[in-house]
Amino acid sequence: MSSKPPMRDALVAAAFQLFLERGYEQTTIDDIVALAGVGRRSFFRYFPSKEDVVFPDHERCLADMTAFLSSGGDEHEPVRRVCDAARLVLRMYNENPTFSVQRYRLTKKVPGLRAYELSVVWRYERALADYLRGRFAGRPDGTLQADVIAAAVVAAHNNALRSWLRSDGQRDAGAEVDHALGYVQSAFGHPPVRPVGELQEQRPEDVVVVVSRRGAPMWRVVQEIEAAFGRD
Amino acid sequence: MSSKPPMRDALVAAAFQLFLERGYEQTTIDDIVALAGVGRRSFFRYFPSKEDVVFPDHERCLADMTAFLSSGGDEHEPVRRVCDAARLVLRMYNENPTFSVQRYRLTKKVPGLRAYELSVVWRYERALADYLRGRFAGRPDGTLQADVIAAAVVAAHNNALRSWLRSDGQRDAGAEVDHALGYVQSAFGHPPVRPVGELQEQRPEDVVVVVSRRGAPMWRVVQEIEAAFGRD
DNA sequence: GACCCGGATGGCACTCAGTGCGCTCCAAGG
DNA sequence: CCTTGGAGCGCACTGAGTGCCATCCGGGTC
Repeated sequence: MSSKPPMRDALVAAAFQLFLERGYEQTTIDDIVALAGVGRRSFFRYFPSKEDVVFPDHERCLADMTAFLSSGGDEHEPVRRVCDAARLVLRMYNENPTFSVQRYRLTKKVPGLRAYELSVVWRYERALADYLRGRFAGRPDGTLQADVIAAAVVAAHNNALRSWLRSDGQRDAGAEVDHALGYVQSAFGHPPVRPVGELQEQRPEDVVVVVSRRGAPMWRVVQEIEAAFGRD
Repeated sequence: MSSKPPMRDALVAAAFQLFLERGYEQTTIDDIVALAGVGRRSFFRYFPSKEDVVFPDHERCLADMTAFLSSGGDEHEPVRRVCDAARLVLRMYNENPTFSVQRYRLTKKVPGLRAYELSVVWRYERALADYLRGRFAGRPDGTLQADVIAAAVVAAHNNALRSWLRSDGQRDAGAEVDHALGYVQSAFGHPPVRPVGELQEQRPEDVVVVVSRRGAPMWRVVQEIEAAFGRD
C-alpha cells in the first residue's frame, strides 16, 4: 500500500548516525546529504525542515489518530476513547524502541528539538481536544472540559512514555501508560464513581448512595445523581 | 529598580508596527532596525531571536512565577497555590490588553509564532509541575499527579485567556480564569468539592452523596450511609 | 585637562537553513 | 521513435543568527 522510498530512509539513517556521533547542531544538511549520497535539494523534498528528520513518522501517526477518532464507536465514554487514541502514539514509539530511546536522548539535550517536539505534541492534543469538544457540545463548560481533559491525557501519556524511555525501553511501556491514563480516567471518567447498592434494580422508593473515593470532580457527582434520577 | 532601556521598547514598537501592517514573515530584521534607527546587531543583543520580540515580557513573568512558587506560603494547598501562580500570567496579559490582543491575532495566524508560544507555555508548565513534584514527593504517583495537574491548570488558564482575547479584551478576564481554574480545582483539589448535605468534615478525598427517591424513610438513608462507610 | 576604562553600540563578514528555478535523467506509454 | 511527467540535481539567492573588532561615550582618576 504505502510505497517505501528508500531515499527517505537513507536520509533518516544518515542523519541519526551523524546526530549521535557529533551532535545535532554540529551536523549540517550538507553533511547529511553527503553521507547519504544524494543532492542537498532532495533532503528538503522529503523533510520540510531539519527538525522533521528527527520525527519521521509522527505525521502518519497523527493521521492514524484523527482517523481513529473520526470512526465512531464507544460514543458515551469519550474519555476512554481519547485515552485509547493516545495509546496509538505509544504503539508507534514501541514499534522501534531503540530508535525511540536514541531520539529521546537527542531531544532531551537539544532545545530546538524539544521546541519542535512540543509543536508535534500540541497537534495530538488538539486532535483529542477537538474530538472531546464535539462530544461535549452542549454541556455548560464543554470546551473548557475538553481542553483540560485532553491536556491531562497528553500529560499522563507523556509522563509514562518518558519514564519508559528513561529506562531504555526495559520497563513495560503499555502497563505504565495504562496506569497513568487510569489516573486521568479516575479523575474525569466514570470508573471511580461507583454506585453502592443495587442501582440496577432500584425500586421506586429505594435509596441510592453514590460513594466516590479519590476526589472525583463535583460535576461527575452531579452527573451521577442525574443518572440516578433517570434523567438524561 | 528595573532600568528602562528605551532601545528595547523602540525595537518592540517598530517590530509590531511592521508586523501588523505587512505581516510577520514579510518583515525582516533589517526592516525593524531601519525603522527603529538602530544597528542590526543591537537587535540580537536584546532579543536572541526574531520570535522573542513578540513576547518581550514573558521572561520576566516566568521569573516572577518561580519566585512566587519559591517563596513559601499555603503549603498544604498546592493546587490552589499553582492556580494562583497561573494567575500571574493573566495579570501580565491584562496589564496591556490592546497589545495582548494584537499579539494574539499575530500568533494565531503565524505557525512559527504559535510554535514559539508553545515553548514559552511549556516553561510555565514546567515551573508549576516542578513545584508540585516537590510538594507531592513521597506520594505513590507524585510526579504523575504533578505533571497532570500542571497540564490541566495551564490548559484551563489558556482556555479562559484565549476566550478573553477573542473577545478583544471586552469580557472580564479575571472572572473567566477564576471559573476555569475552579473547574480544575474541583477536579483535583480539596476545597471546592463539597458534599451535598452536611458531610463536610470527611476525609478530604471522600465524597458521599445520598439520593433518596420518593421519600424513603430516614432509617433507610442512615443504613445506606453506614453501609457505604463501613464497606472498607 | 589628559587619561583610562568598561559598557553599550555599530559595522562587517561569515555560516547555514530554507526556497525558487531550471536542468537532466529516466521510465511509461503513445 | 517521440512525448511526457515525475524524480533527482545544481545553483543562486534570501534571511536569521553569530563572532569579531572598531567606535563612542560617560565616569572616574591623577
